[in-house]
Amino acid sequence: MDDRQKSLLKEIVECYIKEVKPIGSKHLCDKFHCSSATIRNEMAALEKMGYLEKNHISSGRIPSEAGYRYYVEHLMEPKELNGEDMLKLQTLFSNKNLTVSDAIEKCLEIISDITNYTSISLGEYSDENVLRQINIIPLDEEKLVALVCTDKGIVKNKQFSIPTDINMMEVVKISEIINKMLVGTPISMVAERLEYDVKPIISKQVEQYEAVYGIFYDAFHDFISNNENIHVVGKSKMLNQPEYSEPAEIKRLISKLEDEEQVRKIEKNDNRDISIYIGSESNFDDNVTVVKTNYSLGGEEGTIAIIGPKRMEYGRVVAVLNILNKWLEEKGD
Amino acid sequence: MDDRQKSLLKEIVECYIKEVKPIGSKHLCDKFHCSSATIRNEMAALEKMGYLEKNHISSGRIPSEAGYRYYVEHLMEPKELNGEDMLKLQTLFSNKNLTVSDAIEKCLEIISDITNYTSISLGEYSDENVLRQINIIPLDEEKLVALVCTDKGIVKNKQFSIPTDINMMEVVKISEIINKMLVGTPISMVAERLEYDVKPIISKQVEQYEAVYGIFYDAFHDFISNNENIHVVGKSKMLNQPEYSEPAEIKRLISKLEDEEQVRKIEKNDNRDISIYIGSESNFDDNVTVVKTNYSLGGEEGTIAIIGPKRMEYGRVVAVLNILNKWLEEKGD
DNA sequence: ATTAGCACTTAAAGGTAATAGGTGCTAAAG
DNA sequence: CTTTAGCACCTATTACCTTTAAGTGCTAAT
Repeated sequence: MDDRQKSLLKEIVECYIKEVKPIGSKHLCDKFHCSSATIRNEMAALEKMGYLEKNHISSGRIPSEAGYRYYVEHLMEPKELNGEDMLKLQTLFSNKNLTVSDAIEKCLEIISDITNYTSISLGEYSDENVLRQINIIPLDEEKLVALVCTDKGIVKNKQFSIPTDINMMEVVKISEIINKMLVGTPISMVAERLEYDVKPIISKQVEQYEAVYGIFYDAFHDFISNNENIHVVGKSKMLNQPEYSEPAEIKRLISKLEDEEQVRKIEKNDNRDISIYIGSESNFDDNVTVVKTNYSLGGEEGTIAIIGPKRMEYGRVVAVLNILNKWLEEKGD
Repeated sequence: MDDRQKSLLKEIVECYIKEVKPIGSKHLCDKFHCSSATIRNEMAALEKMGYLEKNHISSGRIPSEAGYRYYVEHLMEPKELNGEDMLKLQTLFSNKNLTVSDAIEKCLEIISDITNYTSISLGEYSDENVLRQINIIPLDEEKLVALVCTDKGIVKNKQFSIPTDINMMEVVKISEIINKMLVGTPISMVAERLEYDVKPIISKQVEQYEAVYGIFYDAFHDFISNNENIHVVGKSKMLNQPEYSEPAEIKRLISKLEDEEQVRKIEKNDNRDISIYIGSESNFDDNVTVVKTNYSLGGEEGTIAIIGPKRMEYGRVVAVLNILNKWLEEKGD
């Protein structure tokens, strides 16, 4: 591909992103100081290379998936956020009082707001969380609360009723054993060690150890079960995009966005770069692009993804995520 | 309105609910053993009374809001759920291990599933929750967890960092004061009593009482801030309804369902009956009907609402909510 | 290598007519 | 007095046709 073809492709992609209609050769004459016939020749070449497509034999060109891909990899220029968007982000960042999950949720809202696309988060407790302590707080003769804390500051509580024939002190005793044995264990390993290391010991010291064991197993439940925190924000934002003008298309997309099973197909990133998945690459829907980046915040880590049409404003979205990324890194793990 | 008119209205409403197209006079001849002209006369009468409407001068009739209202109040017959739907509900009810919020969420899913409408819950901690105890659990020199429990079994925890110049024991001392003074106070009153009864006392006993006071205030935050638990399930279900065949309509509805501000306009019921709000009565959208009933479950109370088109299958929806209601009552407050 | 010119293609827009499904009203029948 | 047949009339929907706008590919000349 020669230079003129590159800049032609760039122009076509950017023009299509703005106008959302197939681009004809005449539109580009001025910019390239040549006749429409010349442009047509070049366009035909780009089409043969697979970067452009036509809807029908006599229509203008639209970028193909490969075209978008070439664009984001080689042609796209970094973009600055405008003042207004910047301000919104900064307002978020300056609020120190948010909990982790609130901060992420707020992020999604702002991203969705300034991009007009849908944003989602796929979160999970970080593997770096290790058990710090477990506390048993009695409420009355029959009820107690188990409090589980990790070193990264995640705290969960769970309430239990215990059978009257089990002495509350037995429960407390076991909590002490667990505290001695398991503190420092990564959360993801707790279930296993509870079963193989702790259970044999308490089975000797406590009579109805099965019931009591169950309590502790349940107490860790929130951490053990693959606690995927999925949020989808701004589903209706996508309806502002002109590609969603047909009821069937709208229904298809909204149903997908509502279906957690489907959303989970957007898998987590494995690094903290910004990655772009166009159309069929997205693993979610052939008509959308998914842009992802990872975060790690207060003991929780995951991926933030933006879902937009394939003719997404790539520059802008990447700019937003860059700023977000920088902020998250400062705020630190 | 004479008997024939009543049964005519009933027939028209039910037929329209099924067919979703304006009902013409010919369709009803057979059923009423008379000519279309007779039906037309009666229809004209019903229209004059305000129970029927026409889209244009020569179209069939559709029920007006008043028509639907008359129908649900006087004409509708109770309906039995079919076996399949019943089974789904029973499967839910038999699962004892669900937490309150999970149970409600699951309810919404099932309702939405069997009705093909959208369902929402507006929940709140019951006023009957009174403070049972507050515990302070130290994590290390700087961090602690405050655990707040109510008699109805709601437990919340919140983590804090405390300034190094404040002694952890001071915090524990204050928690003891609060436990002595406020146990038994309705959750909704805690903020007030904290301010007017507790603050004056601790201000004498603790030096930096403002900071410590803040910790306790925050600990109660989840209860104090009007903690409205709003869930909307099955937004896309509404798109299966034939009235949503135009992009603009779809967009309008989906945006509304996504907007918590809007959803909150569907206010809570004030009793446990099933109430029906048709069109403009719904306070949400002129094109929908909202059916509501209250629940009270495990210290949380609120309203479950079903949002469907005005030509909702009223009998079926009421049947579902009736069963749900009975179950919730058994399960008790 | 570029360009003017031309035949050709298609989607979208506009116009007209036909059709289907309905009404209201009048006058006759029951 | 109620019911009904009959008819003129109304409107949305559909189908069909034509025109227009936008664009292409190809050829031959520059």
